Amino acid sequence: MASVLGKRLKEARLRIGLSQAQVGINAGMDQSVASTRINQYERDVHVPGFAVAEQLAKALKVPSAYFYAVDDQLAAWILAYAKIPASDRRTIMEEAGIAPRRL
Amino acid sequence: MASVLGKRLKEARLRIGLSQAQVGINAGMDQSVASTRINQYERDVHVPGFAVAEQLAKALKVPSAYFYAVDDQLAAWILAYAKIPASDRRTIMEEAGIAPRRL
DNA sequence: CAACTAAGACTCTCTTAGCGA
DNA sequence: TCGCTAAGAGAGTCTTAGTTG
Repeated sequence: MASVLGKRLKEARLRIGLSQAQVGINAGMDQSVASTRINQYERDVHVPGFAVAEQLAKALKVPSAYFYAVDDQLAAWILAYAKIPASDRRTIMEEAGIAPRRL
Repeated sequence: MASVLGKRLKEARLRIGLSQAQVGINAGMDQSVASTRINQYERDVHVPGFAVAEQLAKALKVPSAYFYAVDDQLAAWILAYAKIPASDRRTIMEEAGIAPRRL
């Protein structure tokens, strides 16, 4: 597999229930190229640059890092981040024994 | 900013304490190009493809998705994933009210 | 309408060959 | 040694123009 982005993009699109063209249009692409480009991304024919990936992430309501998670468990972990209230994240990380200050 | 990868790459490299050249070599690059390429990535002159990003992630012991986390809090969340024992992740997600099966 | 594909135009990365701290 | 840069060759994406289910 050239990249995981195609797989995650399709996952996220089907979850919301949009067509390939609609995702592209919602991400700001011209309707004349939207369908083709999303299809190329999902089938790993081409890989979008990060600026485009960010627009796709907004359109599909996932963090952009989700598209680059190779491990399915990590992908779910990243989705969890978006669903958990910000105030609870620190608590979870503290309970897990992670010091958030030291990156 | 063209991408966040440069920022995260430098963060992860300095944390481990390696030179730009060493990171490239550890990621499997020829020593004649390693220094130049890592420098170009860190300064956002160029952006590596995902296959290269995965090699960099291995060399720096972070999940590859870390390089694509725009939000600092999400970046820390992804690092936490790598530090938490696999058996504990499910517990944390269950406690947070996330159903891991439904992606 | 929705998913998909080939191929040329166009854009960007990777390598080479360097400079300066 | 380390960090950094310009520029051409080479590799990739994006657009156009379609086909198929």
